[in-house]
Amino acid sequence: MPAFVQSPSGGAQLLDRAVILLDLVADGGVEGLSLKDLAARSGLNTATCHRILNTLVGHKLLARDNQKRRYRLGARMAIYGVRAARGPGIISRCEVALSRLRRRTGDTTHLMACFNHDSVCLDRRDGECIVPTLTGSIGGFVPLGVGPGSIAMLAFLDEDEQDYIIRANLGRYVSYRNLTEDKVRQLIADTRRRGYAVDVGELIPGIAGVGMPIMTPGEKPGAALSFTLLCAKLGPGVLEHYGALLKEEIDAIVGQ
Amino acid sequence: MPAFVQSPSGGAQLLDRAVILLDLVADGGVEGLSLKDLAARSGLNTATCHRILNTLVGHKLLARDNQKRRYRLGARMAIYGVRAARGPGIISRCEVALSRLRRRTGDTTHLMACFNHDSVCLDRRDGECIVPTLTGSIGGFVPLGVGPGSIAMLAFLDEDEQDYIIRANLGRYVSYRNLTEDKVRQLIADTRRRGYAVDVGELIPGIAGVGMPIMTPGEKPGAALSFTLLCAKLGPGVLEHYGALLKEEIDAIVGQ
DNA sequence: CATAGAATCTCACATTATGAAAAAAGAGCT
DNA sequence: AGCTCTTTTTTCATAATGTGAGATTCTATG
Repeated sequence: MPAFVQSPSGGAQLLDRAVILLDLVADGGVEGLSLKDLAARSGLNTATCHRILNTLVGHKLLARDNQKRRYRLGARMAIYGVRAARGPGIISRCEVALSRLRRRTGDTTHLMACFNHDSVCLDRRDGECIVPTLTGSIGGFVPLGVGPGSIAMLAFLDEDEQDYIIRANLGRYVSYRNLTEDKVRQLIADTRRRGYAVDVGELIPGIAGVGMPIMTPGEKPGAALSFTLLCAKLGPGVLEHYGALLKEEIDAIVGQ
Repeated sequence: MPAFVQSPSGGAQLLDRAVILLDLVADGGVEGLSLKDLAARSGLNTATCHRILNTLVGHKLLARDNQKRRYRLGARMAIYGVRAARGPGIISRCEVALSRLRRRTGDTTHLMACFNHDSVCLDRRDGECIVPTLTGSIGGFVPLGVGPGSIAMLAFLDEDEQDYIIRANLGRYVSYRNLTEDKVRQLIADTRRRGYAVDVGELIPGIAGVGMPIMTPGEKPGAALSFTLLCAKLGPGVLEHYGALLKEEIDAIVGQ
């Protein structure tokens, strides 16, 4: 596992390991993961894994399906989640921006966050037209590299981290229209030059998107704002206008 | 700290401690908590506390306001939260029930969960009339013992745990209308007898509520469903009808 | 009802976490 | 600015905590 994925922290090995497991379970989808899966993927000894998982279940950070003996996220996570969403975190800070962007354009807006190899939808405002999105509703996700919000974040990571993620996601790109490794790298280059990511009907015919990362100085991008709209709405200068709107809101958010 | 609050788990002291800290921060509100606060409240040594907090911040389970040096829930929690809400957890399992109850009555419905000494709103469907609620929207909370959903959960905890929570919350009850320790105990007794909790205009004039716990056999109640409605809608048999509706949905949820 | 595969438990061992104490960084006050 | 008090951060010797190989128990499946 490369250095940037998991930074070992001084004197808390057990916690580091617990977080690895939490991440794996969070990524594990609805079906959940078995002890064996988790031990294999984390690289931890089965016994150690078991002990940590049991503890996490005890605290309801994880839950276990006793029938199938699989682990999934627990009730306490749901509670922490709603609490985190209320506090001064990223979701609250972007609430107004999301709503205002939607109001000023009439289009669907998303707040996406980086999570492992994925881009997760943290919040969303639906536009006047129902547009199909890859992400779906809150909690939905796509591989990093798929879609404008997702590309926007990927583009501003360190190059070695980018490479690592792209390579990890290669197998998943094939299930999207027109997406190859080269294409992703091209999109990243375009995005870095332009400052925002654009997709005009490439992933979903007739659907366009514009995305820009939320960059706190000195940190790698953790989140992005994006628009999804009908290609039919596009005319000269429209993409630039959307880019400018995003920039305005993100500057305000970062400035706080 | 009494046994039922934190069950020490075999061979993972550090994790237990981390969860204590996470809980404290989650409870700490929007302003966040300082190292000193956390060390005092958790009873942990300052250095130990510091080390654990740093690690949690490193993993973005917590975030730190560098200006004010205070800790609050981090971005990763928000992500875990939306993931947990999507999986087969309590929120998903109650989604349909919440919507159906709202549809069948036209009233506001809540999904509440037990968290430390509080009852937290995990999900909500707004009714036809806008009614004021103590809980507010998702993520909002009230002390356990305040409001029908909250009483419903409190009523079915073990007696010693009930006592402990009531005593811990005593100071907070005074800020609610007509609420005293005796009143809470009376409501608990009524709720146990009846199977569901009722409030008719006592906490907020003109606003009534009905709540019932979601009881998985062999476990203490972790969540409750509740209605909030205008007292004006009440007539003979209405409360019983609402109780029956709740029972029907909860039986279905538990039966899954 | 065997059998393999997975989960759980045990325990000797040493790595990891602990916390007292010292150092550093802020916050107030005059 | 200078001084004092408070809070945060770092250090390091010590031992308690977590580790993981292996034994045991459980469970699904042919």
